[in-house]
Amino acid sequence: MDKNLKRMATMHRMQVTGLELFYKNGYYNTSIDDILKSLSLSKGAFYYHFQSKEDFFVSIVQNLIVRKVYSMLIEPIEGKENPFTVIDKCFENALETAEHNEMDYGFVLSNFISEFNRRNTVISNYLMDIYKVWEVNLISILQKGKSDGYVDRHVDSEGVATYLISSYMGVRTLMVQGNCRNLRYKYMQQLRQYFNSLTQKEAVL
Amino acid sequence: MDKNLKRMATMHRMQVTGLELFYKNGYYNTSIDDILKSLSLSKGAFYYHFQSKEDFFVSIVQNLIVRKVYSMLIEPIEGKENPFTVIDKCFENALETAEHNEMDYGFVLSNFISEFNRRNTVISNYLMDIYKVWEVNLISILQKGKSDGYVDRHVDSEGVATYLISSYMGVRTLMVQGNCRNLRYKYMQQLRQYFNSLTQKEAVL
DNA sequence: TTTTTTACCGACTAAGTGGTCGGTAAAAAT
DNA sequence: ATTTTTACCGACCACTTAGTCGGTAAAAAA
Repeated sequence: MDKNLKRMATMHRMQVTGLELFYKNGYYNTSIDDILKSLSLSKGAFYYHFQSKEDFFVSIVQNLIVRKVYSMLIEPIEGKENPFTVIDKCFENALETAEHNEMDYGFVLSNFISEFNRRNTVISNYLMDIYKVWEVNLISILQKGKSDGYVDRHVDSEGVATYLISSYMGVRTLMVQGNCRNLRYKYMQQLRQYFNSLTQKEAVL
Repeated sequence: MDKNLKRMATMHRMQVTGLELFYKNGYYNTSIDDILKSLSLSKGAFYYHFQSKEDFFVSIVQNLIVRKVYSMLIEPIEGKENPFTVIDKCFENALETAEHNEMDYGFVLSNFISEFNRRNTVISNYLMDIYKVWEVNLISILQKGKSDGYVDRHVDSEGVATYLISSYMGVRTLMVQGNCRNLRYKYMQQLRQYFNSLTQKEAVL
């Protein structure tokens, strides 16, 4: 498992640079040669490690993109606290990171979902798997929030999850065109407004 | 203006088929030859009418995409009624149309915005112009809704517009992967929940 | 020490890519 | 009746694409 250390290192370098360029220029608008050039590697090296461009991209999804989404959007929302507070913090943080990133080209997951939609079902499925994990996590934290008395009992957790993911994807798409700070501010304000309407109200005295 | 009728007709045919294929496969993944083949036209015809692939796409944006977004999302929300009712109907209708469209590849505008983001600023700007018109219209209908007593006076119309556009773009991206009916239902439910929290409340007795 | 495997090179191929250009038949202008 | 313009054809060009393959130096195994 560790004896092929060099192998792993090279593959990883290729994946990192590959994701960078695919993210920046899009999958169909990035050639293998582009990636190889910026790594000073040859075609031989690429096809020694990967079967095809598609196979390569799948490995990127499973190794890098999964982890990105996990660390940015899934892990931060685990816990027993108020789901709305946690999600609020998580989104705020994610949007702030994007805002301060000079090289922001949108939300990785939604960019690729949209690029591969119905054009490459194999890749689409891998991407949708990540989306589903995110969704499931949001739903379960909202459900827990109900039993903990944070979330109103009448709330449809699945619906809220869908709405959250949709709005997040959308605002990330818009943010790339600049005016990020303002967009983030407006988005977060409305998110709070929305959360407020889902909050378990104190019993009326 | 009408003497070049044939010219207009051919250009229009090209634009329609072009949009069809660009929408289906993406701009970078669709060649001019693909379009020409499906029209049984030649390279000569294409470059007689258009200067370049980019010029061609810009003409599609200005002629077809603008109108699509207008008729689907902008015109339907004009009027003096309750903004929330009007937007609700408009979104419901748009999502239903998408749902019943076998060849749905997502929201045209957001697909292309995301494909050209930072990759082609000329085209991006034309697309963002459409977005801005949509935004302005949403804001103004919300403002009118305030004076008409439908929308709570404390509501930030710009924020609401951003939030609406974001969520709509996002849910359209998700819908392409199937389960549209369920997604639409959940989305509309939450949209109503959100709207409800923005509605001018009757004075407490 | 010899053999085999690993990790990589880079020339090559076949199929595109956007774009050019000389030609041409029919229609319109003269 | 002659000339010019319109709308289109399709061969061609330089270049890029994903993918193949014979070779090879260094490391590991025998």
